[in-house]
Amino acid sequence: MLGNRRPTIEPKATENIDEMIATIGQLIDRGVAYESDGDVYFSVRSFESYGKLSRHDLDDLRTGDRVEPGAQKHDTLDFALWKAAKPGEPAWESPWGSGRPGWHIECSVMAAKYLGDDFDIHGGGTDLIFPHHENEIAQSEAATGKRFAKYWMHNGMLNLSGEKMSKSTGHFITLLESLEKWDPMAVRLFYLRTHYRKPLEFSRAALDDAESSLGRLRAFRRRTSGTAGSVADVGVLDAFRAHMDDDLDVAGALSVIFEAVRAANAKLDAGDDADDLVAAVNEALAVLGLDIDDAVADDVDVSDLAAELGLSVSSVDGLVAARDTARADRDFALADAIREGLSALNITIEDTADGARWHRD
RNA sequence: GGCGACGUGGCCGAGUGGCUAGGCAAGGGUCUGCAAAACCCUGUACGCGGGUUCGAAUCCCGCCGUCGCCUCCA
Repeated sequence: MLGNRRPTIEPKATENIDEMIATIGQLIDRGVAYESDGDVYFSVRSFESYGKLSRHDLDDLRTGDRVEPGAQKHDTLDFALWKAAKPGEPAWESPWGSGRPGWHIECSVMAAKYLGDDFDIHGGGTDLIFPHHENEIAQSEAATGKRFAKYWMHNGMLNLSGEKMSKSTGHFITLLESLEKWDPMAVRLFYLRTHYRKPLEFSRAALDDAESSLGRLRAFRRRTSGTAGSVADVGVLDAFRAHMDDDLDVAGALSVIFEAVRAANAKLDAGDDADDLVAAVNEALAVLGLDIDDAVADDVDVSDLAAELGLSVSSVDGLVAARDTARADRDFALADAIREGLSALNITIEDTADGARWHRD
C-alpha cells in the first residue's frame, strides 16, 4: 500500500552460521579475538580506530554500570562473537563447543557475503550507532583489512506524543493502523517530508496535515491527467535532483515539486501550455514513489439518490451530467441538490471550463 | 555523570555567514449562479545568555530542554 519495494535479499542469521564460525576463526587467527571458557570475545583495544563512528573515547565509556561485566572478558569493553550454549537455548556446534553467535557478527558476515567486504551504504537507526555499528566495523575491518561501509546513514527515532514509540510500554501505533486511518500515500508523504536523520513526531495532526497536502497533488493530477507526455522541464528536474543528491534532502526536493505545481497551475489558469512542468512533476513524484492517481472505480450506488431526486440515471456520471443540464437551464436548486447528495456519498464535484469533474474523497 | 543527535513563524518542516524553501491552517482578494479547484496578497521565524563579524538563525563559548546510546538484548 505504501508502494515500497521488497528487498532483493532477506538473509536469515540461522542460515549463515557456518560463515559466522569461519569469520570468528579468522579473527582468532589474527589475534584480535580470544576464546574464553566456551565464549569468544573480540578484543576492542586491538582495533585502533574503535569509537570513530560514534565519536566515543574508549576511556569515557563506563562499562559495567548497568550490568556486572562477565568474568570471562579480558577487558570490560570486549564484546562477544560467540556465546557458549545455555540450557534450553538453540545452539550450534563450533570449534569452541556448542553455542550461538553474538549479536553483531551476523550483520558483518551477511553483509560481506551478499554485498562484499567493502560496500557503499549501511543504514540503521541512530540507536544502533553504538555499540552495534561500531562493533560491526571493528570485527569486519579486523577480519578483512578493508574498509567496511563507505557511508553510514542513520535515521532518527519515531516519537508518539512526545515519547519514543516503544513496544514494551505499549506506546506505539502500528503501520497497519495508520494505513487504516489515513490515505497510504499521505502516510508515505508524512515520512518523506522530514529528513531521514531527524527525529519524527507521529501525531494525528501531522498525518492530517500530510493528507491535506497530498490532496493538493491529487487535485493537480486530476486537472492534468489529460496532458500528453512531453519533455520534462529540465530546470525543475535539475533542482529536484540537486536536493536528492544532497544527503537525500527529500523535503527540499518536495518543495521543488510544489513550486512547479503552483507555476503549472498559474499557467493553466492563464490558458497557457504547462506540459513540460506537468511532465517534470510526474517524473519527480514517480521517483519518490508517490502514486497520486485516484482510484477509478465507479462503484458507488447512487440509485437511492437518483430516485429521491426523480432522476432516471444509475451512475455518478449520469448524475453529474444531469447536474450540468440543470445548470444550463439555471435550475440551481436541482443542481445543488445533486451536488449535496453526492457530497454525502463522499463525492466532490469540480466545475471546469471543460465541464464538471468528480472524484471520491 | 559521559558521548551524540535534535530545538526554525499558529502548526509541520528544509536551509545554514548577507539574497528571508515548501506544506497545512488563518485572514483578505480574483474566478464561480453558489461552491469546489486554482491563482494573487498578508503574517518576518530560527531554545536562552554571552562573544566573533560591517553583517549570525547560520561560526565560537556557556547554559536549558527533548530524544538516543553508554549490556553478553536483537
